[in-house]
Amino acid sequence: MAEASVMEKIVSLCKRRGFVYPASEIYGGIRGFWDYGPLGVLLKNNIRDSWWRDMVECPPIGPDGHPLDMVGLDSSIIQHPKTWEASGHLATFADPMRKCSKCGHFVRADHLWDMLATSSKWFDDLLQEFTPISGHIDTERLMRWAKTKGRKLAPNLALVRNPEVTLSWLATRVNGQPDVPVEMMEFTRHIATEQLNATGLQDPCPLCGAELGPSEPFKLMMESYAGLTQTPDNKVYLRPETAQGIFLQYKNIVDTTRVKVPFGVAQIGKSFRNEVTPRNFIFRSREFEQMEMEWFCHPDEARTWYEFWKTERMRWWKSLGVKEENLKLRDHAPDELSHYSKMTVDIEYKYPFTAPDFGELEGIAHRGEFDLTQHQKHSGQKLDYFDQELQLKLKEQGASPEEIKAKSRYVPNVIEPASGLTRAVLVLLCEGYTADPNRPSGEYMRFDPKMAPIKAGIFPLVNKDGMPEVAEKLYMDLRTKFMCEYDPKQSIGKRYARMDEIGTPYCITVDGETLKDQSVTIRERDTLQQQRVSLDKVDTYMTDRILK
RNA sequence: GCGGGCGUAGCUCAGUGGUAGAGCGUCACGUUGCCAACGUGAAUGUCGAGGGUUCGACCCCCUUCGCCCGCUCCA
Repeated sequence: MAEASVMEKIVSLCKRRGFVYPASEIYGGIRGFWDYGPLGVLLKNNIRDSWWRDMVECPPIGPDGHPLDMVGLDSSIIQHPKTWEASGHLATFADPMRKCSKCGHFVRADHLWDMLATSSKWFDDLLQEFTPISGHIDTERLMRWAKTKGRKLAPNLALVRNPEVTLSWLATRVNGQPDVPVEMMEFTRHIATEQLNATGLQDPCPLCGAELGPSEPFKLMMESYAGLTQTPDNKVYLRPETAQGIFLQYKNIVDTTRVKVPFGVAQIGKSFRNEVTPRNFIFRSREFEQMEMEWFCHPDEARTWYEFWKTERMRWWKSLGVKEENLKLRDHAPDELSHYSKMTVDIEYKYPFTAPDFGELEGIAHRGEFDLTQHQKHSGQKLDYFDQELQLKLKEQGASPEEIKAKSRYVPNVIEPASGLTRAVLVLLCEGYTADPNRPSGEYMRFDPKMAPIKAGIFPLVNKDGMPEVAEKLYMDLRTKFMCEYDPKQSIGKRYARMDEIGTPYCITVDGETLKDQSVTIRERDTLQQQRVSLDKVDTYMTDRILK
């Protein structure tokens, strides 16, 4: 409960100070969409720029002591529809779902029996009355269950609504084949069926027991049309991930730049998903921004690179000022893996709304050769890689020409660290939010100085006696290097408090002494300490702390 | 999608079937010499939206949208 209210305070502060607003608010808002306000966009851009810098402009140092080979890309949001056929998104992002005829609950058609077995309260309870191993049916017990517990747990189950009918069918079934024990699935279908019609036996809703409707595709990709007519052949999809754009341009990048395997292609951009339940502020929204990098490497080295990126990405998050105890690596269980992945690890963060549990922040997936192979198949284009270095090496080792030919041409494997930029904004907001009853604002944002939207507030102590002139001059100098704000109005305490609330790490104040000795005070947000710094050292002071 | 809670000023929230309120914030002027000081003044809402009942609805009823929580879902 305390956690929930922390989240409420964060949401409220975000609105009040201009970090995040509900999208289309004057029309009542639109579910799953958010706008980033004046401070929010600064924060988001700082994270984005930091990622880009650390991935593309100044990539990590590899195991060989040299910087990794990395290039950037900005691909289109809309790609050829076949992209999503090849990637598997069209199939898996259109899960067959079945809707309950009574409570409206959606169940994935292929998960129904798992759901019944693992998370249906009424089904679990009913199991006490029927043992699938023996297949024995005790009509009286079932009748009693239907009239007591069943009424509460599964009010819409046929067995509960009309026990006589379903039990008599079951009896017929047993009499008809007395030697064969009734199987669980068959038993379940019988008790879920009130009226036998053309569709035959029914499947029950795991929640209320009513029969489920037919299986229909549930579209998780947003659709649009490219062209003047909205005909099926003009249908296009808004990308559900940025990654595919990279695979589509892989060949061009290999052909036109001088990258050699292993290398990476990084991209930042918007993605769209028809999330079933957008919730938890900007954690799960229908339009969001991703920072994805595809690392192309030799299949034999994929595992090593997977481990490398795991470590590297954790290090990066910590460099943004995220505390280690709030971060966690979690390996996906085999049955949880996406259709494309051989192994995946999530970097999770302890959000206020998941605490004490953690929620996803970034996924690092070993995609194997899945994507390139798929696009190779669907496009008919060769997407393999000819490794000249390996060829030379094999030649030196005295390999046969056949072996050299076979081994030096291969489809690279891919390691993908994919993180949510908008989720990163949320993490920094949560991480920075600090309640402090001892300061006037009552709360402040403890952003890492590098990430803070505003780096410094520049104030004249009072708005007269030559102070504003000096302060404004300082502002004009500093603004070319750092995002600064000049504010001559109102009491100094109020200005400090405002800066605390938006997480500005430094406040520089011009006072009476400045006019005598050319020094200012710099107030540090977290410690509230002030120190006098000579005017000509302010730039260095800031540079040391922000561009370190 | 289901169940529960909520929706009134930028924020937090009172409120009554009879022409809208507080605190904080914001703005202006004055004052002010280091942590939302003080004084004076000001702006702001079709009470989420649409419909209905009523002489009259922020209040009652219906519908809808959005937010939060639980279940479910989550490449």
